Order: sequence, then C-alpha cells, then structure tokens
Amino acid sequence: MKKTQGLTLKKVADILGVSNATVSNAFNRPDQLSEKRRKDILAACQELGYNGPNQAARLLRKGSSNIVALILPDSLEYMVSDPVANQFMRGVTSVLEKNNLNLLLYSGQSQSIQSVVDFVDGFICYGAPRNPQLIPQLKKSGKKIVTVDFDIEEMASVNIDNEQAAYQIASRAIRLKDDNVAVLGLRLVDSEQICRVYDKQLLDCNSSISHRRLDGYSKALAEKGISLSGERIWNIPESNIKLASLAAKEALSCQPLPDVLLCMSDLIALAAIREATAIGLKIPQDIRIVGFDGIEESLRSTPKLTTIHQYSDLKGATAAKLFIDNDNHNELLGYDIQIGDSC
Amino acid sequence: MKKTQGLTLKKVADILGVSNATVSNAFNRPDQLSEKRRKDILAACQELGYNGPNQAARLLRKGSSNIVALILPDSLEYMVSDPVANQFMRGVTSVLEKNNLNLLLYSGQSQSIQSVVDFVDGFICYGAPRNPQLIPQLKKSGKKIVTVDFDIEEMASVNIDNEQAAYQIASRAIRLKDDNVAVLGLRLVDSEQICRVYDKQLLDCNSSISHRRLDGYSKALAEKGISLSGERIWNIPESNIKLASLAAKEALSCQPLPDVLLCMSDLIALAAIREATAIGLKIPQDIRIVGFDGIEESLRSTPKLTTIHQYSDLKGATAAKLFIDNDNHNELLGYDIQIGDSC
DNA sequence: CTGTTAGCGCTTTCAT
DNA sequence: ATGAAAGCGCTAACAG
Repeated sequence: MKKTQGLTLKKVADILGVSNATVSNAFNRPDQLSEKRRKDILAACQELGYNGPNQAARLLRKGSSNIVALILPDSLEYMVSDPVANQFMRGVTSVLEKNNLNLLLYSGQSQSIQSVVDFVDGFICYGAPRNPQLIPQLKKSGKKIVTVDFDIEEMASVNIDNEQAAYQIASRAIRLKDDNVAVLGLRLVDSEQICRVYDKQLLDCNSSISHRRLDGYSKALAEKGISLSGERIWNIPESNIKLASLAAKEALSCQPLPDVLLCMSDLIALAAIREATAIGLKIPQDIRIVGFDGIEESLRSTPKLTTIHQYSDLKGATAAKLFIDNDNHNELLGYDIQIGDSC
Repeated sequence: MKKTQGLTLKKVADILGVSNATVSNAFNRPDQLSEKRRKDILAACQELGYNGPNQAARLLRKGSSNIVALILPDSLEYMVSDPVANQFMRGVTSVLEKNNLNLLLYSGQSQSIQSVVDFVDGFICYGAPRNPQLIPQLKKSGKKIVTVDFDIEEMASVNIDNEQAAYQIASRAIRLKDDNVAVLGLRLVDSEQICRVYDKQLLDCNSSISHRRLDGYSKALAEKGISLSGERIWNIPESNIKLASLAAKEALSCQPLPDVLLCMSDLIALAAIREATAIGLKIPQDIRIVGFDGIEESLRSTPKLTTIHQYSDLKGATAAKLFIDNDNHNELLGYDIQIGDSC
C-alpha cells in the first residue's frame, strides 16, 4: 500500500524557502499575506501534492474539528432504520452539509462519550440517551450541546408540545363516553419486554416524551369521563415493526375489543392497522386507530393514517442551526394533525 | 459554561508523583507496570476526574482514532432516508458497534476527503461516489479502504452479481415474445432530469451497477427475441418517491402501454405499482412490475412486489468485517428472487 | 508582511 | 518497573 506522501507544512515551507507560518497563513488566514504570495504558495503546494494542514494536528492545536456528533437515543443499528430518526437526520445533515460540517453518529447506549469527546466540536443529542450517565458527562464536557425532545438545564433545545399534541389526537379519536380505549405505548416502563403497564414503576417520567404523550391521552380521556387502567396500556420497548405487531396482536385479542387504539408512533399504528385488517376488522367502523409522528408511509397506508404530524426534518434543521449559531435558546416547534381515514 | 477541567496526563502524573509515561501506560499498556500500581493510578484518575488521555493528542501521536468514515454515494441529506442505504448502514453499524468503532458519515458529493482523512482510520465506500475525483484521493490516502458495489483496484470490495440478478428477474417478468417492455432505470445518463435514454451518452458504464442491471435485462430480452430501444428506457436521476412516481406516470401514459415494467429499485417499483393502480390497471394481469433490492416495504405492498432481494445488511456487515480484519479480498455476495404477486 | 518559537497532550524509545 | 525526553504537525503570539 502506497504510504501517504509524508509531506508536512514544515517540509513544504523549507522547500519553498519560506517560513512555516507563511504556509499556514496561506491556508488559514488570507489576510496575513499578499494575494500573490498566497496564490503562489497554494499553487506550489498543489504541485507538490500537499493537500493542506494535517487535520489531526490542527485539531490538537485549535481544539476544533468541524465534526459534530449526533447522539442517537439507542444503538445506531436500530436508529439508522427508524423513519422518524431518519427524517430528523435528514434535517440535521442538510444544514451541516451547507456549513461544511461533518457528522459522527454516536450511540446513546455507549458507556461514555470519552471515545469521541475530544474529536468533536459538540453534540446534538436526539432524545434522552438510553444510558442516562451520558448526560452529566455531556454537561461537564464543556462542549457545545443542543438537545432535542428533552432538556438539559442551560442548554439549547428543540421540542414540541407532546402533551398537547397527544391530547388533540386522542380527543379526535374518542367519540363516546363508553368507548373502550387501549394505548400502545413506547418505553413507558423499564422493560425489554412487551407488557402491560399496570402499576409498574414508570420510567423517568419527567423527561420522557412517552409520558408527556400519555398525560395528553389521559387528559382527553378524563374530559370524556373515561378512565384508563394500566391493563389497557401496553409497553413496547422499542419502535420496530416486529414488536409493534406483537403488541397490536395482544391488544386485538383482548376482551372487550378496544374501540380506539392510541399508538405512540406511526410504526406502531401501521402495524396495528395491518393486524386489525388481518383479523377482519373494518377501520374506522370497528376500531379507530391513531398514530404519532407523521412518517411518509402513514400517507400511503390503507386506510390512510390519522396522526400527529411533526416536522422531524425541521426539528433536525433547527437543532443544527442552533448548534451552528451557538444559539442557546429553547425552541418549541409546532405540529399538525394529519387527518386520514383511520379515525 | 463550565470549562472542561483542563486536566492533562502530565498534570495528573505530577499530582500523583509519577512520570507521565507511567500514567500513559496505566491506560494503554497494562503489561508495562504492576497490577497494583495500575489500579491505584486508575482509581486516582477517577477521583481527580481525569477521564483518560486526550483523544486528539493520541490521534496525532498514534495516527489512529477508531473512527471510520462511510462515504455515501450522494449527499447525506438524500442518503439518510434511502431504505437500501439504511439497511446497509444497519449492517455496518452492527459490526462497528461491537468493535467500539465510531462512524462518520461522509458525502460522495464532497469536493475532497481532505476535511476528514486525517481523522479517520479508513473508509468504507458505498457505491461509486457521485464525485469521481474522490477515488484517486482515496487511493493515495494510504488509508484502509473497502468498496461496496464497485471496485478500486487492489482494494477490498463487496459486490453482488447485478447483471445475473437483473437477468433472472427480467426473465421471470417477460412471458411472451411480443411483450412490450419498459425500463425504469436509475442514473443511466448524466442528467438531473427524468428523461428517456435514447442514445444519450451513458454514464461511466463500466463501474455503474445500473448498467450491469441494464445488461442483465437486455440479455433476458434478447433471449426472448425482444429488442429494447432507448425510448423505452427511462432515466431517473435519483431513487426517490417523487421522481419515481413522475417517471412511472410517463411510462404509463405511453402508447403502446407496457406489459412489463422493469424497475431498477424497489422504491421505483412501488411507485409504479401505485401509479398503475391509480389509473385502474390490474397487476399482474394488465401489467407486470418487478423491482430490485428487496426493501421491507416491498413485502407489505399490495400486490406484494416481485423483486431481487439483496442482503443489504449483510453487505454492510461484510464490508465492516473486511475493514476490521484488514482483509483485502473481493467478496461476492448472493441474492434471492423474492416472488410476490406483482408478476 | 514575514519569520521565530513555544506549546497543544500524548506515546514511545531509551536509559536507569 | 519506571522516568526523561523527543517529537507527532500545526497555530498564534510576538518580534522584526
């Protein structure tokens, strides 16, 4: 394997008979030398095959790398194929690319941020990381941080009003006081299993968007005079199709059959639609189903899904902009109700 | 903002009254000092709040960072929401995570690899990058490289036999000698527009998987004695739903109406199914449609899509393994025909 | 406008 | 088993 040329700024300077500072300036500070000198030097470097200052050395010296880490809530393996995370990433990358920043993906399940913290200019943290230990580490890293869908005190953040959105979609789904309602929830309790919630210890209730959504559902239910017990709430440990289908099957094989299924993600709702259809239920006549997120596929399902559409790409773009502008404020984004045919 | 503690290995060594080499060894080379000494030092570091050697300095010194760059064919913005790329990335990340390697996403549209080349241990290059200039840069970088779906001489690679796969799926789709066949192709010519191919200059015919697939189709057609002129081949500049739908509409509003639609990706085929259904065509009675890739959604479409299923996650995992093992060979992966109801 | 020089924080020979 | 010291390649203060 051909080794890299081993050209350094110093060598180049020697060859050209100028000081290394001048070469460095030619690359980094055009105002520090004459236009002609700069052009000559750059041309000579090109000629020699020197592509510019070594980025690792530059990082050590300057402390900045143009790399930003995106901390995903779970392992990358899961997150890279999650449609909501995808859309979020799309927003992030669109802004980063325009600003010549590079993206490092990092798992929220990691033990620590140590292995990357010195390489990156900061962190965009999408959802509370599965490993809560990361949060104090982030705080004391001294790096720039933007959080999304949760907050770290004093840090920039991007959120939507999950409770209000959940309230609205639930209000729409529930018609009658004696509707039988079931909730297909996401990570409500600390379990790797699909299970009912009963009165199990709820997971970090304050920071979790799932609990905000549950609060919204509950408020809507309370307004109609319906009560919801833990046995009508399912916990799904992770938003993926297989688990969602299993949970939907459970809920649909229950007596009495639910009239309304409040699903905390579209992936879950779409799975529920498929399962309900498979056992011959008519939607929305026999059962009403609503989702949350507004992924693309929800527009194409049969029936089209009624859901909360959040602008995940905008969320990503906003997070990236706050990061770049070093803007420390807390942004609250809007959402829409997407009216489909599933309720 | 609380600044980082500013603790360095040297300061820690001073505080503990040992040399910096000893502290370094405590972290990096357990065999270089007594077990007890090591434990004491590590404990003391923990106490002091020193999390270990600065990674940037370590990188400068050692030249390795545990970061691997994944070069995607196009801009990240597009690729993060492409289902095939997602599945590939899933395979890559599953292996990288197990090996404590971090993933940097890099756009194949970039001007150069310069901004990251010094930060990473090497590159996995998924598909020929849109900017062909990157290829010589990669070659002379001296870094470890694994290519996927194309080759760079002397470098490890992972491929499938696109021509053979395309031949098989086309052979299945074509029934009669007087079938009227249309191809919905991907990036066959250098155009940002949806257009017929006619006899336009074909794009880098040798390295492109699209041209291998076209060769496979042509072979199958030739065997049945059908000829295919450029006006029955559409070029879609990019695999996304909107463009695919437009192209499908064009093809379906053509006289004579095609009996068979050979689509170079599932995204295209699924769009074609929707468009055909929308204008009242029965699939497969009125028109047969086949895809390529085998994305998850193709299993759930109505009718279920007949397509080539490639194991994109395995492809990703294989690429990552070759990278990690420094294995320099050229892997050819298998594929399956997924028989659905669309043909 | 240009050159000299002191580190950035670490790893690794080479002595001890 | 431990320590002293030489850089890795660069940037930025400072002096000229």
